Amino acid sequence: MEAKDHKIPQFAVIKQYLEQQINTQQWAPGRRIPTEQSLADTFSVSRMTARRAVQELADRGILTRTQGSGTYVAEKSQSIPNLPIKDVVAVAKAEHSHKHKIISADAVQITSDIAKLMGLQTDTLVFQLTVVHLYVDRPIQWQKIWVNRSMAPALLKQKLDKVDPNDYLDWLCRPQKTDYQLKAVLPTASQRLQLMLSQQDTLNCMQLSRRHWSADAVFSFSIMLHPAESYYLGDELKEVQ
Amino acid sequence: MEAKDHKIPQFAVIKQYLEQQINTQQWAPGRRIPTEQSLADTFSVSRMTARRAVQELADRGILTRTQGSGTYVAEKSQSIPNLPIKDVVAVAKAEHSHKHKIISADAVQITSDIAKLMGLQTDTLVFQLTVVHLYVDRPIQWQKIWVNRSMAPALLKQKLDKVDPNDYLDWLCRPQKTDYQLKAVLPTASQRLQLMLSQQDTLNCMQLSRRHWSADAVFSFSIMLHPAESYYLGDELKEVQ
DNA sequence: TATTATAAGTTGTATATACAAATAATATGT
DNA sequence: ACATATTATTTGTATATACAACTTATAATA
Repeated sequence: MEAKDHKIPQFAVIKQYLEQQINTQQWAPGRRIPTEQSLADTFSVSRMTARRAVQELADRGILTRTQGSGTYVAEKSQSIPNLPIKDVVAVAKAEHSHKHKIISADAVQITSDIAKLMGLQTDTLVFQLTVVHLYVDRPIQWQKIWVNRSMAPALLKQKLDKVDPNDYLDWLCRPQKTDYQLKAVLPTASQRLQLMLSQQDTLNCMQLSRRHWSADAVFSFSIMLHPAESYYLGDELKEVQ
Repeated sequence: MEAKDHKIPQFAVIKQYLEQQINTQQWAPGRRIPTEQSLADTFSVSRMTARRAVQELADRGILTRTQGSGTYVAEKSQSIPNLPIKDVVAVAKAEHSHKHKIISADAVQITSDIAKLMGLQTDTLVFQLTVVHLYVDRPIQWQKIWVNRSMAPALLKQKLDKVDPNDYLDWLCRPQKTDYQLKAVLPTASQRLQLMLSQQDTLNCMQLSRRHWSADAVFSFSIMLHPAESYYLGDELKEVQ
C-alpha cells in the first residue's frame, strides 16, 4: 500500500497531512485551518502548490473555503456520497442487448400531482408513454414518461417502436439538469404482468423517479420500476480477495 | 439565468465552450480534444488557465486525460451520478433527536456469505450486533453489524446502550473506504416488529449494505433497513415554482 | 524487416509573481 | 457610542516559465 517507487508530489504530501489532521479529529469540523501562505511556508513550497492541496480537499467537500475569510473543516456530511447506481438501460444499450416495447402512447390531461412536479397547470395536455425495456428478451425496466407537449410536439409522430423515446427526447432537448428520487414500492398487477414477474418472484421493486430539465422547465418526468432482487440496481459488493 | 453582474472568469468561458462541444455532440465520446496549449492560443490565455478548464471537466469525469497522449471525451457514463441518499441516522444525530436500542450483541461464528464479503474465513468468530435507531421515539433504521473481532476486541465491553456502537467503531478504526449497496427487500416478521411497522404500513424496505475498510481489511459489515415509503431515504423531488 | 534509439509532443508538477475580490480587524470622525 | 472609512488578511484568478514524466512518431541500426 505504501511502497511506491514513484516520487510523491508535494501537493499530495500536504493533502495527506491535512486529511490526517481532520481524520484524527485534531481539527474538528468548523475549525479554521492554516492559510495557504502559512502551509506554503511550513512545507517550503509555493503558495500555488499549497493551494492545490487545499483546493482538492475542498472539491471533495472535506473543506469549505470563503474568500477573504479562510478555509474551514466541513461539517460532517449527512449524505452518503456517490452511491453508484447503474443505469441498467444504458448498460443494456452499451452491450447492444437492449430492446423496448411501447405499451401505450397518448396525449392525456395531466393529474395534479404530476403537474406540480413538472411545474404545469392541472389538466394541461401532456404526452404519456408506457415503455418496457428489455435486456435481450427479459424485462428489466418498466417506465412511464410524461412529456411537456410544447417542448416535443412531434413526439407521437416518431417511429417509437423503432427509436426509444428516451433517445429521441435526449436528442431533441438535451437535459441540462436531472433530478432523481428513489424508493421501494410494490408493483401493481399490470406492472408485474408487463415485467413478466411470476408469483415466485420478488414482490419488490426499486422505483426511480426522474425529471429532465431544459433551462428552467421540466420537459419530462419518468417513473422507472426495476425488479428488486435482480443484480441490476446498485453495485454488487465484491468478495474480498 | 444569464445576467450576471460579476465578471465570468476566463477558465469558465473555456469550460463552457468545451461542455458545449461535448453536449451538442460536436465532439463524440472517445474523440481527442485540443491540447492545453492549443486552447490557450485560441482563447489567448496562458496554458495554466486553459489547463484549469480542462482539468475541472476531467475531475467531473466528462473528460479523461493521459499524460503524454492527450485529453479525450469520456465514454458516456452508465451510472447515475450523485444520487444523494441521506444518512437518516446522521441527520437524526445532528438534530440531537437520535436514540438507539441494542437488540442483541454477541460473538458468533460467521456464515460463509458474510465471511466472503468481509474477507474472513468461514466460522471465524465475529461480533454481531442488532441495533434499532430511533428518531425521537420512532424507529427509522434497523441495523445488523458484523465486526472483525481482531480490530475491535473490546467492543462488547463498551457501554453500548449509552454509546452507539457505530460511533465507537468510527472512533476506534476510522474508515478509510466505504462500500455501499442498495436494494429493495421485504422485512422479516421480527424486523417489522422491531421497526414497529403495523399491517397497514408499507411492506417494503430499502436495504443498504455497507462495508467499512481500514487499510486493506474490512472491519465491519452492516445491513441497514429503512421503511420504504417514509421520507427518509432519497431526496424528495420538490414541487416546481 | 524488425529492433532499438532518438526526438517531438502532451500532460503533470512546481515556482514566483501580480492583481482582484471578499472578509475581518482597525482606525477615524461625529 | 455608533457609524463610517481605512487597512490588513485571505482566497480567487491569471501569467510566464521551467522541468519532469509519459506517449507517440520518427530516425537510426542491426
